[in-house]
Amino acid sequence: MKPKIADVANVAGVSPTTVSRVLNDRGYISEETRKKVHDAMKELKYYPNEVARSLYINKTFLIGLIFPTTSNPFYGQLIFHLENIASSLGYKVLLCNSEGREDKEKEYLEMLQRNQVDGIIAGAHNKEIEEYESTNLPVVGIDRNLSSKIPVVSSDNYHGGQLATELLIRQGCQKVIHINGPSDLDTPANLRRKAYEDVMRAHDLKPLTYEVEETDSPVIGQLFDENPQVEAIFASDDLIASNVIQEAKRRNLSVPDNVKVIGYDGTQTIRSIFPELSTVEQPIENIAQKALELLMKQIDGDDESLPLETILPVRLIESETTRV
Amino acid sequence: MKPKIADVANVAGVSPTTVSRVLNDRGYISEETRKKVHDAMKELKYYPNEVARSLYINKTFLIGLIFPTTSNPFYGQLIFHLENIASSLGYKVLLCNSEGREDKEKEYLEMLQRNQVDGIIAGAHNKEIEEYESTNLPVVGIDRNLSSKIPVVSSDNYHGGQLATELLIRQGCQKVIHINGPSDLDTPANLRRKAYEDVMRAHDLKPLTYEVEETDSPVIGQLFDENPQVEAIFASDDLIASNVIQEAKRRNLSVPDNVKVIGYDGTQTIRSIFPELSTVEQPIENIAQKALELLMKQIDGDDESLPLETILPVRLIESETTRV
DNA sequence: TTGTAAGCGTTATCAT
DNA sequence: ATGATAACGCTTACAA
Repeated sequence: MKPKIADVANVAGVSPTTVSRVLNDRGYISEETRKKVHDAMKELKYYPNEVARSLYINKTFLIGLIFPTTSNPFYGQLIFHLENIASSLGYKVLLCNSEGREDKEKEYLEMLQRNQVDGIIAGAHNKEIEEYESTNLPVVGIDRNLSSKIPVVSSDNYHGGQLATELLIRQGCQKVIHINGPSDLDTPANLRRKAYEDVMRAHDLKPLTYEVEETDSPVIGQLFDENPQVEAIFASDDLIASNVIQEAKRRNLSVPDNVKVIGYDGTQTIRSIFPELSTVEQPIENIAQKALELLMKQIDGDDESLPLETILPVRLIESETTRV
Repeated sequence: MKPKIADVANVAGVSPTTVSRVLNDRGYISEETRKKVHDAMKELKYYPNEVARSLYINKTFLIGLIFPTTSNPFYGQLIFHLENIASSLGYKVLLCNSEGREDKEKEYLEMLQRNQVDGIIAGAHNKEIEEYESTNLPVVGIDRNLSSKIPVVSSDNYHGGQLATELLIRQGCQKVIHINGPSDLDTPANLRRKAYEDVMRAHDLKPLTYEVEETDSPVIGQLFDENPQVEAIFASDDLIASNVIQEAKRRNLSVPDNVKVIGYDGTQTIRSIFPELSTVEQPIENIAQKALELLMKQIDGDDESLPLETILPVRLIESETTRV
């Protein structure tokens, strides 16, 4: 069996309390016994049992991460940074892929509570889930309004939408169409659409938005069918944007000569595979950083100074797909 | 404070044991008390404390996942499936991004042991780490030989290398170059290179392999500089392949007219963003499935029938970048 | 059918 | 400077 503190104590010829003291550097221990204990731990290959420790101190140093899927490069990169930063703060992460399904998200939420996580960061694509209201756990949302009291971190979606739309208009396009995800999700990402519509109207252009459920939705084909004269498309994420470009190619439309396209997110992966794609880059690492900062504040009980909304700046990346 | 079994017992007017029995459906309980207990749990919003439970039953239903980074679409997709399947088996996953760093991997390994995980699945890009030898935990490696006793799951790297190389030769290329990751890692992925070299020699062609540390390595430029007459490149992953294609474009070489390129992995993300890329698709979901199956066997103590090497079939995807 | 009590491995309080 | 003991919330013999 795995050695426990009592075993170490036996080998070292001291009491369990003393071993615990050495382990946690608490109280006074003579150099001699400290050494004896360390030797015993090494001899037995002793590792403290964090489960027992968690039970006693009533804290697990565990954080739950609920996102649709690590498969998507945006979430993959975000989760990478979240785990990284959490780890540097001494926290471990429990990964939950909700696939945007409400039932799965609720199950995960309960599982995380049973497992006594110290906090949750969630960004799943879901409608509001009332369970977030009732939990007393520290929670932070990313690009998603979870409840009226839960802080949200997001990039400046409105400004991003402005930058993208204005770029397309500046490049001489009038017939600019927007493609967005489902609008019934309560997410600040809806501001991308709002910004697009505002900018269009400010230029006396008629906004037109298509909604897709999946990145390779047939709606994209429909868009081209219904708008043969389309000059530019602002897609609300890079995967949709690249599907738009493929559909354009299939129709022998040249990008950017016939149609200009801009996406959103600017993940490492996309920038590496498809650097020709113009996009609005989200500050993914900063989002992760800020989310954890807000979570730590809640965990440490500094609940006063919590901003309910944190908005981080985005960056326009002009590349080939929007060239004149 | 959070309610515990004793609180539920008080409200229901029974003993803690009875509550535990209801919770775990063990022993005989009258319908009446069962109902009283359930009502009390609902009233108190009681969630069992899994930490306490884990301590007693000496099992956490936790699995550690050690991979370089969720940012990379291959690992992102693999981790997605691993989490998904684990979840369906009643297990939770602790995510560790090792970034291919030996020091981080060792730290994570220790952390996972302290946290009493029931098993580990690792696929980090690292040299052999002796700590894997000494641990008594169930471990499974993915595309990576962790130690002589640890089962490894991988796709058929040799066959994949053959398929890719033979395709390029079949398309009429003679001067075919291979780009691989660092060869000092002990991974079955080295077989891709071996297969390439074998196939080349079988066709009386001279194999030439370049090694890159990063997907956007300057080595790619060097390759083109040193081999202006190169006809085809077999890259050992899709990200390298797309960097090769970009470098070719920069040099005004047309793909596939001047140079043909094939990658490896065939993740959803790449297939969606860059469907023109020919590649060898790994059966990512099956790999995850198999890895968990082998891990579960170890966890359940069925250690006899454990195959040390499991090889899953790959699929050639011919697309634009290798067209004649 | 239900309850009492001990124990999982740790830490903290209070002695010594 | 070190040790005995109780407690964290749960499960499981063993009793009743």
